[in-house]
Amino acid sequence: MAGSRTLKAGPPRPTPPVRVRRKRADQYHHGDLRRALLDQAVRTIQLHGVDELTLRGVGRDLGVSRTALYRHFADKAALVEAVAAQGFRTLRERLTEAWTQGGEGGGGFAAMAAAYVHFALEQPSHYRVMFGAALDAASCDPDLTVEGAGAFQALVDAITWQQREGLLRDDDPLQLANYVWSVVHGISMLALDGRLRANSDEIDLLVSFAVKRIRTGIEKLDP
Amino acid sequence: MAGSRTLKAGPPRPTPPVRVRRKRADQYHHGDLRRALLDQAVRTIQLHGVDELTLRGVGRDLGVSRTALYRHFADKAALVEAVAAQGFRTLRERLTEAWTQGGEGGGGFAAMAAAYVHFALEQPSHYRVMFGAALDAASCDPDLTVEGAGAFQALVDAITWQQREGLLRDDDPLQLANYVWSVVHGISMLALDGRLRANSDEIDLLVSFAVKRIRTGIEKLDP
DNA sequence: ACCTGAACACCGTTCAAGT
DNA sequence: ACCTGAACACCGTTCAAGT
Repeated sequence: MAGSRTLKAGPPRPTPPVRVRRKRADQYHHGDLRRALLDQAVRTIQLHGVDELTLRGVGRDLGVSRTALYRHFADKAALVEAVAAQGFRTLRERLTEAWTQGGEGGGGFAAMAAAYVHFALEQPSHYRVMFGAALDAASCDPDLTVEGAGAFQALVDAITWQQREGLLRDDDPLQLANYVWSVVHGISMLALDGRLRANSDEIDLLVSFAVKRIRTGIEKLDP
Repeated sequence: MAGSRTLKAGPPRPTPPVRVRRKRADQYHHGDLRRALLDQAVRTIQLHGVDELTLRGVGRDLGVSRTALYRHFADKAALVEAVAAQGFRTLRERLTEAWTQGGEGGGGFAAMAAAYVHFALEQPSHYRVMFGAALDAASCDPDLTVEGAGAFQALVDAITWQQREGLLRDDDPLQLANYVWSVVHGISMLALDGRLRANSDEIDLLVSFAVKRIRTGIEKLDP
């Protein structure tokens, strides 16, 4: 319930900031306000969803004026894009961790898929923002583009590694990566939307089923 | 650019209604206002995206008061859910058409996948609404639930048909359907978000590549 | 540079009142 | 039953003014 996009939600609640700073009226924020605004936006989104994110609310939570934000972000869209970029950075970390800890290869690849879906399910609102913030591909924040490409690259790297080892078909690695990404993204989004009619254990089962089907579909046959 | 979710868009333009009905001030709408509101909402969403859909705008386009809508829909969320339900109805038609015209079997299955992605790409804003309207799975419009399940059923039917013919593995058809749905939904969403860095021809190539990989992954091996 | 409050043009929603 | 305008409590954004 919390954590999903809502068209209309309950009464607005203040999201407690990490550092409570009740500044007196004659003081400035003086600190990394940009960082503080971004962190608070992430926190609000994770707790209450994007639709409850208001510039006024973020300002209020930080004890700062309604319009202070415009010194650091062009507008609300820019703030949300920064949140999305942050999400892709975290996602890439999770994926590379899974790849190495899963043992680089078939096991690592399966671990990556599971880590991807878990990331989406653990922070549904944040994940939604990552894939809905783009107005259109062209006009979006370059930082967001870079971080999005970075997360995708973790997947491409794992695929080319396996191709070099002769584990996967010699198709275009980008096409293979797009295919695999589509599967995990599709599972994540359908699960978030509650369209898989499945609890978290059943989703795990679907993920491991999907990993097996993917592998059968793209593994290299003996030469 | 038009047709994608936007956080902030250009100046609001009126969406021309199909039947221009300039009623005089002393008249009622008297007709299927619910239907007219729904159609106008679909039109506005397809032309300008969800974020430009306002109750006031829909009323204005239809020459009706700002609040007339509340006689037919509980609130804005209910209107959007009705739009989503409408979308699933259309999607199911497209899928079953593709299945029969594609020749029921491997060809029909491939045609369904292509039809699915084309539907999403042709009406991106409408497709987005279909998969973002749900507050949470429980509290959503029963009509939306029914229509969503109906579209999914078209896929399940195609799978069980192929299983009966011995073309597909004897796995749980629901799990197979969830897997296949995840792939086409994933491709559609990534393409809509401009994250596949591909034009429409390249997306077609990805779809046919994906169909081959899916088939290799789930086809029945000779006994 | 950085921050402020007042003001502007929007929203969705409620409600007493009209036919 | 169906529709109406006025009113309420919100928004994002702009801007002249403060330090």
